[in-house]
Amino acid sequence: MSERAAQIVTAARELIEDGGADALTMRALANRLGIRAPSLYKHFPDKAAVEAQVIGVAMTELAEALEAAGPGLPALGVAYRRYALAHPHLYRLMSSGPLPRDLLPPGVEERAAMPLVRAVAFDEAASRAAWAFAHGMVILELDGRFPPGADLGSAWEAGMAAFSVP
Amino acid sequence: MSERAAQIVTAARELIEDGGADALTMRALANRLGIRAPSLYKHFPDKAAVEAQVIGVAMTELAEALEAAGPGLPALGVAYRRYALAHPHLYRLMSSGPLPRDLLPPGVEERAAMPLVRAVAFDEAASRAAWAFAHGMVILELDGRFPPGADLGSAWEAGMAAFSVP
DNA sequence: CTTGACTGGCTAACAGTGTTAGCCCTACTG
DNA sequence: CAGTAGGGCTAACACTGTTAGCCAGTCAAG
Repeated sequence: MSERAAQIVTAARELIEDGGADALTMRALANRLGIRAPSLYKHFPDKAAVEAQVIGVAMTELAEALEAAGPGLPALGVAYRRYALAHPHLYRLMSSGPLPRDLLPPGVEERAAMPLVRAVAFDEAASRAAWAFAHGMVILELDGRFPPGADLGSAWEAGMAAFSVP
Repeated sequence: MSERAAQIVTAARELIEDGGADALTMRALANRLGIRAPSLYKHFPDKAAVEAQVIGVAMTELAEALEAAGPGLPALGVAYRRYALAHPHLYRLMSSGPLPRDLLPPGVEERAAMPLVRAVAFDEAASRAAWAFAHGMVILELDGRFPPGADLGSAWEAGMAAFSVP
């Protein structure tokens, strides 16, 4: 990826982080770089390709955060939630809708999943269930679907306890 | 709500059900009713208001489906998943992003939640954890985030078993 | 040294989006 | 009979992603 392309991805990430996915428009993106929108197409075929790069970055970061977490399911849950809350728009972007797998860094999906898979001793069903729980908790929290003031810490504990017992 | 307004909501629902949320445009909606887009604004203040009505209908239907399910957490999970898979675009619409609570039929949110709350004996933390699990499983399945051919039945069982043990 | 290709910018434009302003006909009501 | 409200319409605006086509600079080959 060229120098300029990397700058574009960085700018796109910034736009998304402080304005949500809707704030990423080709004109706004170009503006941030001091150029015009059509020039972006010299570096990326379309907007989806730019978004895919941002998703790739976000997934890599999430993977790193999970790898850095202590062992054990609860620690993993905390790290997962922490990343999502620190980068809500980024998390939503990378976790919602179909994933452009062919445009992502190869293996990043598996890499992000590995810490959890190991934490449940390679039990596929358990790892998928735990992932669904964590994603559900996070996305419902980000979207404000829980009642205001709900004790989400307790809900996390309840889930972690449920999945930790063998 | 007037006769015409009800027709608009029905048409909007149909557009979403067979084309996704993106297929609901004011022009397409008007077209389906044989009128022009600006005329819709005689009945609804904006597109969000129409969507909110569709969400209200969907949430009511989901609540009914859950109330009709047999008692017990697993039956509830099956009913939840079945509704989501039968109406994927509708489910995504009602479960993603901020909820326009002030435009929804009053109490519909609580009504949809009640069967689950009762199934876990009014344990708030448990009900939220179970909800997060179910939503996570469904939305990840709808979005194709699980590996192709993954055994989701096992993952559901693993989750249901985890949450059923007291 | 010139010529050609490539890179990366630009303007103008198009189709599609939600939405507003303003007009007009019809029906019902005082 | 007058007037008002309901509900349609066209024209238009600002915004979106995207394409076509032009042009300046750089750099290597003949």
